This record gives sequence, structure tokens and C-alpha cells, in this order.
Amino acid sequence: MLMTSTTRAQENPDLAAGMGPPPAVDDYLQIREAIGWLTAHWQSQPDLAALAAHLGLGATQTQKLFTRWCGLSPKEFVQAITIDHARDLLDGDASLLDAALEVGLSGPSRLHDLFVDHEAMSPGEYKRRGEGLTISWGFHDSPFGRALVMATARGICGIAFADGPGDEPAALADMQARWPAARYVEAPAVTASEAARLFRPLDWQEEDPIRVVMIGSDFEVRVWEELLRIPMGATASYGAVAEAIGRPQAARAVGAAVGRNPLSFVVPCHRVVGSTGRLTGYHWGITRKQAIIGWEKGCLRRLAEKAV
DNA sequence: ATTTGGTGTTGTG
DNA sequence: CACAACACCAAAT
Repeated sequence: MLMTSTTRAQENPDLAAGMGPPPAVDDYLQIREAIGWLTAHWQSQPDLAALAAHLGLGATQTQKLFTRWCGLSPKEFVQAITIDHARDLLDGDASLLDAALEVGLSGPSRLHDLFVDHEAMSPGEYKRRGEGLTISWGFHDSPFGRALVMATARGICGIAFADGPGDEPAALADMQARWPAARYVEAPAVTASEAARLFRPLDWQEEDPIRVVMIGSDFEVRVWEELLRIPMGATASYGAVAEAIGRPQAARAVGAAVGRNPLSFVVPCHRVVGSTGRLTGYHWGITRKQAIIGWEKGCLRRLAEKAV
């Protein structure tokens, strides 16, 4: 079932040089396989050896790859995705987050909306389906596969994912269908600088926020803004989001709106789960959702350790 | 475990 | 204007 080459990930020069967190796309394909399998078998609490056997890698190599990417060992990851644990988070006991905060992280709470400067497009502009808008786009590497980044003059308007190069046209078409009247220009040079920092949320600065433009209906924008208030490492249920925007009955409508979020990752739609803690769906694949949640836990873990 | 009935918003004809 | 589709949810089998 494993379709990636095992060689390319090993010759990543950035990793050899020990620079930053350079997420190789090839790593993500391995990780995706690993996470998909762990998620499918979490009930039996599989150990490292079982995972390595499934991937066809050595135990040490598997451990290293996984931990480097996620910050959690495979064993810890399984614990993190156990449904009971997700339910704990729902009860407001974001234990990992609290622990990180107690250790004295910068800032009162790491809410996305402090670091993301968002403006909504006017309802009129929204109804014109992007007419008169010029959108530059480009594909870039991310920890979760190839990322499509789209930008207008006023800020980033779209982020999408593709599993690999062959998947890119589908992702592009998916996004273009949302604003069919816009003019699209392939311009990776334009999107590259933002793409480089999008996936380093811990480096975001209040003084230099990510600028995004939300193009959607009033209700959708309302929902998306609310998502920005869910802290990293925590989750919220669709019903809770519905309550937070003053429409306690609209859980289902919230689900639909969350599903149409065009700003994956930056607007953290991956932090919304069913009321039981189950991951209900994700436009770019449920495994990717699982991956992002686990990765964020790992980020917090690293942050907490650094602060000690 | 699975079904059922009540939901709000959006896109389509 | 009606109607189906939906990343929901709580209660009742």
C-alpha cells in the first residue's frame, strides 16, 4: 500500500544540516500512511514495531521520522488521538495547552486571531463570485503535502492541499470553482514569502500578522472568524461553535460552513470535531485533519520544553 | 449500535 | 419559490 520512494526523504540536505523544521513533502506521504494506519488501529494501541512493520521501515528510522515531523512519538500520538482524550479537550480541559501556558509561554493565550489580520469581503463583492478580483496562486511545500496558496492584493484568500504533484490540478480546480469569475494568475513568486511562514504558527508575530481576506457569505464569515478563537492544540464541537456565534440550533449549518472554509490551516477548521470527539470530516481528507491535530500537539510540546 | 426527527444555510432549477 | 444536500446532535430504540 506504500507508494512513496523511501530514498528521497533521506537525502534532504536541510535535514542533514540540522536547519529549522524543514518539512519535506515526501516525509508527509510517509507520515500520512503512518497516521492513517495508526488511526485505523488505535483501538489496539499499536506499538512502534507494528507501525514499522506496516511501513516496511526499521523501528529506529520510523521513530525518528515520526518524531521529527510531529514532535510526538508514535506511541504518544496514539494516546493523543484516542477518543477519550479528544473528549477531554472538549470539556475545556486542554491539558497539553494548559501545561504549555503554565510554563510561561509568550502571550496570554495562543489564539490565532491575535496573529491573523482578517478582513471580510463585502457581501456585494461576494455575490459577484470574484468578478473583478485578480488572484495570484502558487504551490509550495508544507508539512502536510503540497499547499496551494492564493492571494489577492489585500491578503491571502485561499489555502488548499494536494497529496502530490499529480493532485495539484484537482486542488486548483476545487479552489477556482469557489470564485469562478475571478482572474487567476500563476505566480509562485508572489505567494512564496507568505507560504514560507504560514506553516510556522509559533513564529507568527502580532506586529506582523498573517493578512487574510475571507470571501464568503455573512454566515460563513461569522463562523470562520469564530474558528480563529479556538486555541492551538484544543478542539471544539460544531455545536459549541454554533452556540458561540449565537445560533445554538445551527450546528449543522456550522458544519456546512466549516466545510467550505477556503483558508485551510490558518483558519483552523481542523480543530472542529463532533460532540463525541470523533473526527467527522475534512475537505482535504480526514487523515490530513488527524495529521494537523497531532502536529499541533507536537508543536506545543516543543514549545513547552523550550520554555523550561 | 443504529435510527430518527429537528435543525440553518446555501446552491439549484 | 421550493427543495435537496450537508464535516450536526440529542434522544429513543
